[in-house]
Amino acid sequence: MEELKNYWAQKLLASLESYAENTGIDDFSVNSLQLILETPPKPELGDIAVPLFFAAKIFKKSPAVIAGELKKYLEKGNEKAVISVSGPYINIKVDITETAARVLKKISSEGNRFGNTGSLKNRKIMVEFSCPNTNKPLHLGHLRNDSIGESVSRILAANGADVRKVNLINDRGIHICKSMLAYKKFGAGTTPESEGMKSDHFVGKYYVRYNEWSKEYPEAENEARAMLRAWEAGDPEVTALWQRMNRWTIDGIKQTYANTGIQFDAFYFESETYKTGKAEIMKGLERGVFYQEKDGSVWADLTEINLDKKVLLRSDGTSLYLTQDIGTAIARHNDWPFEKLIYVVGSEQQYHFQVLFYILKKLGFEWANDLFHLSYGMVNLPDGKMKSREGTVVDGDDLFAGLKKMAFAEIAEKERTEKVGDVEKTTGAVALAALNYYLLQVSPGKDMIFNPKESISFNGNTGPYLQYMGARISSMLRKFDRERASFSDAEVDYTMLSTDIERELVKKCAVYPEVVRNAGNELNPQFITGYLYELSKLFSRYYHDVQILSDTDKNRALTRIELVKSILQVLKNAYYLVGIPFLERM
RNA sequence: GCGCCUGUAGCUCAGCUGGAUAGAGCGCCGGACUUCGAAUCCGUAGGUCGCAGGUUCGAAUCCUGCCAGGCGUACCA
Repeated sequence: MEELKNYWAQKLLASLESYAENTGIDDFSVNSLQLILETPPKPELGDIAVPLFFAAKIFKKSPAVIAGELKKYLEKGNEKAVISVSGPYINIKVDITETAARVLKKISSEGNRFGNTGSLKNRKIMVEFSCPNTNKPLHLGHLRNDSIGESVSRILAANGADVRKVNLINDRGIHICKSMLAYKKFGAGTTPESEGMKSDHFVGKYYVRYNEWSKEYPEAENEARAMLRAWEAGDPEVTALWQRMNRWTIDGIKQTYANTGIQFDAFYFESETYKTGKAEIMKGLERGVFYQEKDGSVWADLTEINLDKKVLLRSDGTSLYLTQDIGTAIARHNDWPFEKLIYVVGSEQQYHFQVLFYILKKLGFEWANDLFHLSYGMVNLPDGKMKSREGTVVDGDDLFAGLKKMAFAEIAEKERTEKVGDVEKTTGAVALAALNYYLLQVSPGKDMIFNPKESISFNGNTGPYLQYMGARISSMLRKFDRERASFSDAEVDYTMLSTDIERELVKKCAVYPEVVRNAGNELNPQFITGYLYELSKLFSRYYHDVQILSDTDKNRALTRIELVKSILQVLKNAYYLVGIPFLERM
């Protein structure tokens, strides 16, 4: 589609030049910025639209007049295309046969690589996402984070980037000590096994317990702080407890990742990187980048960029979130010198990242300019806000299980449990499609409301609906295979793809690589979800209105099957980028 | 108070670097199964694009002010 536009841009420039010559304009010059080729608002108008407002000044005529006169020039040598004028626009309807042949052949030969671009070829991009705390299981907010992180990574890779997905396990700090302390006080030696609980949920129980307890017992905070000091000092008993409980949480969280199709290339642990951070801050202090208060705390003065003063080390010498993030960034760049590092982190931490990036710059790391905070908004349920303090957080595992249950109910109601094969696997795949699509349908920056019931619905703009299109095509292709013998004499003939809807479908397929590239440039999976819906919608209308296999014209049927196969390929490629599992049957 | 973000149909969301009558889904109402899976498709109704100015041939889109909401402004993460 893009080549097509470039091709016509050249034609237009040539036409404009001869038009200028014949109308006596000497100082004619048009650059490619002025000449913008668009897509008409309605397909009947054509495939390419050329607004001619810019030409009004050059030719001193109204755009509509120019359009009318320019038409003749453009038609010369381009007889296959239909050029029409509509007010200030010239619309071009291209010869679709040629495009269809080219695009469908390309899709068939490139297969699952179709849509990949080289726009970020070999760029080393690190993506940090998920970053759970080891004191509780993942909640709905993490699920959005994971969806975005995984999807953005796949999109970047599809654009040729060398992507490294990293997870920073937040396994140290005062909040970790809180669940440890509660377990020590109230755990009575129980384990996830003994209680029959998923291990991360088991730990989370004690984090909640701490918060209840600390309300009645004001000393709790001090005890937690003392535990943090003991931990940083390497106290053996505290360390042992810490290791035990971290294992529980991490094991449980990894199970959730496995269920939701999230994977990483490397794990970092704050318990390891915070020391680097501390050391760098001490170095910075010596060099006078930071300053120390009388109580021993170390600070960065950011008033020069209109930010506040920030603490980097507490008066008792223990480190903070910022401290370890400094260490983590440095450790990462040493391990794998990235050209860009994308932090997928909630928008509530914008200020934190502004500070972090600035401090790294002050410390003299030039790559600090390559850091980017991809921030996303909060997720709430229809019935209200998620607040961890009020215990209204939506647990990720529970939510996912609920989606699976709804998917199963739907399959059972349609009496398809037999036809589907592995029911457990299918319900999981449908649940995942529902979850990822719903989460990625909204641009990352915005807050959103997650409606589980709506997400799993099989009709409307949902993941399962898209999945259904893939399954329907698969079903059709199975039937085609069964009837293959009757097509033995048939030949593919692209001139057969002549209806308006086929034209639309061909163009939609053709534009896919551009969509992938835009999604990569904008770091926005929403481009892909939006595209998927448009393609699916077009296709569902097509197969509903057109009987393909029973066509008496076998050549036409065979050609249409080629188109349908291509659509399935594009769907699959796009599914992958937004975490929708492909199902042959559902 | 200050900083960042958001405000588009009853609800949930699109609308790319300003361009042709502002689009989907859900919900509402009304149609379409002897057909490749009706888990679908088609149609009707519904919008002062938060408000007011400004820039422009042209603004939902850019600028300014105001209003409303969210988030941040911790020796929490």
